[in-house]
Amino acid sequence: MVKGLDEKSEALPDHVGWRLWQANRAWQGEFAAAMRAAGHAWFSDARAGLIGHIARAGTRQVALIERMAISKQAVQQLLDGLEAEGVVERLPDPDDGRGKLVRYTPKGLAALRDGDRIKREIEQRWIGCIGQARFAALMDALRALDAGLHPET
Amino acid sequence: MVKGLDEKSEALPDHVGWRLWQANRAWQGEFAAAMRAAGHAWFSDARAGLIGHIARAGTRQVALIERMAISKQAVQQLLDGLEAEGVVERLPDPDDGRGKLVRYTPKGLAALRDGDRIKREIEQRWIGCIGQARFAALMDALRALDAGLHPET
DNA sequence: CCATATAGTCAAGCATCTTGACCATCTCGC
DNA sequence: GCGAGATGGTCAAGATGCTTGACTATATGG
Repeated sequence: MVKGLDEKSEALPDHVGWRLWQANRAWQGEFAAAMRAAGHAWFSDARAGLIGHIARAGTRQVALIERMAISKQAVQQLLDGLEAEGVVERLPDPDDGRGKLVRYTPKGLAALRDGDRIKREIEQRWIGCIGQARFAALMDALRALDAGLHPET
Repeated sequence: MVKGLDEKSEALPDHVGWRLWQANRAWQGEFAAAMRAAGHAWFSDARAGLIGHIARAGTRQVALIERMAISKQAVQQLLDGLEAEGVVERLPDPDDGRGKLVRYTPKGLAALRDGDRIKREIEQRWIGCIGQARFAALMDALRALDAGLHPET
């Protein structure tokens, strides 16, 4: 309360929600910037979330809808975009005439490899920032939180 | 690897970025739902971020722009919305003919009070979920991360 | 007093997500 | 079998939140 805050400022917010938002934003910003720098200009935050859930062997569209917490139409529009960019392709599901399988194209697989590398690089940078122990504690707490808030399965 | 994953699934993503995204989404979802349930129907995630940075005594618009990491036009549109809802008001800055001061209306202050209460409630729920120690470790790691990634000031 | 920087506004457009309506296919009870 | 309802996917329209570009008004410094 004594330091450099001018008379019009109060303390900046400092609660879990704010910190989580900050950290999430930092991650997404670094990741997307690195992906675009690596030549994947089509990359965006929203697409990143979806891509993380497509298995190498192909994933049914409805499975993606269940895992993301957004409407099926939103997933479809994201997939439309990724298909137009040539990152994924949609094939009929041999086991279900209604379903479609979403699968990476070679271009998508290349992006996936770069993504893995970038992910590790950012993690290393963060570990360098806050130390191995704190980073482990962070992951532990976040995993526990997820398990605690979504007790299904 | 043995359990219920069918042959088309691989492991779900489990890295900091994903976990952060999940936790952030959970927080925003719970907070916004509680705020709307408390009668603040105008509440949204984007507005929440902005509101957290408006001091009780009023804050200059340009200061908000600096603290949020978005364009000044985006801030302005958010403020337009909040002003139309009667949550904040804009007054000329007595010290600078160009500037404007953003200040809460009584309606905005009421929302702020409810927000504080809801914030504490969610925190308590989360602490109940993962334990006091893990929660403290989470906050510690997130603060350290912010300090490490934005070393200014 | 003019040049430049700063604070804010207006306008147009893009990306993401939503709801509602719809069609095709599968599954289950009879 | 077969019809009813559930499920997987698509089309269309619209809201929100953000962007860039162009502009006005005020402040500041040589």
